[in-house]
Amino acid sequence: MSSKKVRVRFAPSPTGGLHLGGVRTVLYNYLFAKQHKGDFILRTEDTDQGRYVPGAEKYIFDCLRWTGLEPDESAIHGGEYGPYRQSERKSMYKTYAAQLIKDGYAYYAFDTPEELEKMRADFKTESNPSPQYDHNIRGKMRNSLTLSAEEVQQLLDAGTRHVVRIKMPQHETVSFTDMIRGEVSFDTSVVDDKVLLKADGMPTYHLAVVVDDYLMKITHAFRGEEWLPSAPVHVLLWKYLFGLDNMPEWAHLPLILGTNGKLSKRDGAKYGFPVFAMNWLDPKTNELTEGFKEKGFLPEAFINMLALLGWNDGTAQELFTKQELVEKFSMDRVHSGGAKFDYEKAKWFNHEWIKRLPAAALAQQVKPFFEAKGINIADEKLLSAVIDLVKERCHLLTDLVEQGSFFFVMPEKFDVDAVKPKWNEAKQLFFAEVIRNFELGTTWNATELEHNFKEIAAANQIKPGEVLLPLRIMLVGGKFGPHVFDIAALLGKDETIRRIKYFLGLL
RNA sequence: GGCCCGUUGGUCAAGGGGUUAAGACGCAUCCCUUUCACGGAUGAAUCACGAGUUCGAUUCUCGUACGGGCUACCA
Repeated sequence: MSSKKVRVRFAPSPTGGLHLGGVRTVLYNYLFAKQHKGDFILRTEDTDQGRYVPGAEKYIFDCLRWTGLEPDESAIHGGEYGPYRQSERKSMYKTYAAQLIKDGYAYYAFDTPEELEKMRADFKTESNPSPQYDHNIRGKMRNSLTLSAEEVQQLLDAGTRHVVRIKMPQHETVSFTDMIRGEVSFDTSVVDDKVLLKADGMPTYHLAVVVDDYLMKITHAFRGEEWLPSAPVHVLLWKYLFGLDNMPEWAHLPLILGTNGKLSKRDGAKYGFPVFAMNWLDPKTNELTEGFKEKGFLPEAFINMLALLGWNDGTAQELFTKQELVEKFSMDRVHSGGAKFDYEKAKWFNHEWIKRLPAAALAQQVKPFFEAKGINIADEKLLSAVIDLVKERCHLLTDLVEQGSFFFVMPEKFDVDAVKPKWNEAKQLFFAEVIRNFELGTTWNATELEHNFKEIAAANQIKPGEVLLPLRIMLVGGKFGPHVFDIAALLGKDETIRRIKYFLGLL
């Protein structure tokens, strides 16, 4: 390891919503960078023009802003190593591809998609269901290895569509040390001749990742485990182009799993939990996929939960602030096995964070949820008081709305059926007296209210238990909520009396 | 099929030659609470299998099984 400044990157392709696993990769990058006083770069991998989705890049930045994992350098943050979109770096890759060809490490291939399809069909056997363009096959295809130099030149001059492929050596062992898995090795004979430069002149991921990591002086490269099989291609490219000494250290992160395999959007839809960080509206299909943010998660809880999905600090601690994570995170405590996502546990993290965050901070985040329900919050102090009263029973920010909306508006409906069967004249009289007493009351606090209420009950020979639930339903509409006299206290004299009267009229 | 990675309760996981194999989520029961929760207590539940090394393997080695990933001019 050198003493070079730590530089890491997250390199998403702007094709859709930002997945849980993606955010975790961002998080590990970010934590590692900040811990080492390094830079966190966001590079947009938009080399596939067919899959480009307008708005997706902005959406990714929005997600990072929400989670608080802002890049130091990116297409919108700027930086010395730009441009940060691969589409804007197109010309750079060609040079390196040419160098590889010149050195005999790569070659031109003129095979059309149809010819490739035919090759796969022709060579497909039961023991080899997916034939690869490799050392066995390349001699039978139309490329600069099988064609004469003149023919190749003619095709090139004629502007024939072609790609550049890496020429994988035979019988070499490529190995590298993964920060999480230790030494990993591959036999190059079983790796295919991956396309490096596509017919449209754009690089594939394989070329781009190596060239850009080099040019952007990346020191540590983290990505999902699904990239492990193509790692030998990248290692070889490093060796051919820039030297293994300059290669970043790799860490292939374990996958986040759903019920069967990699966690997918489908898992979320099936079991009713989000998979994306924020709501994603696909501009092509107009399909909306719900995000953690809109579901009612706090960013603090979201990243805390994600950090622990595959990593722990070796103690029993589970709740970490971002700052604590920056201090304590370490790659060698990251698991190598995949982790199944548990939505219940995710909600628990959010619950804990709702409890520990001050009401004022929660108020800011929960306001939009109230507004979405048509409840405008004029009095923020009241909102904070409400939050303090109900937050311990809330797992999601939306629970805060359910638990707290009756402080701002009349309940939409009252559970009359819970009261009616046991209702009688005595209770009617009792509440009439309660109203008179409350109207006269000078001090309006929970203790006083409870005291008076119970005195009146005793005087009327009614057990408090028989009238407590009715009172609750009068105030909140149903059988839920904090202590009923705390509610009355916060609701205020006029509103409390108004609701009792209103409910009495319903019976 | 081939290659690669992985495997401690239902889930997240600590531990890494000798332990009663932590803890958390979830679940169950009880306590608290004249609602619902919170909180507290208790409980059920785990080292995939087979060899080897060893006085002794959950821990080390090798196999097997199982799971997952990759196998595009997608990332």
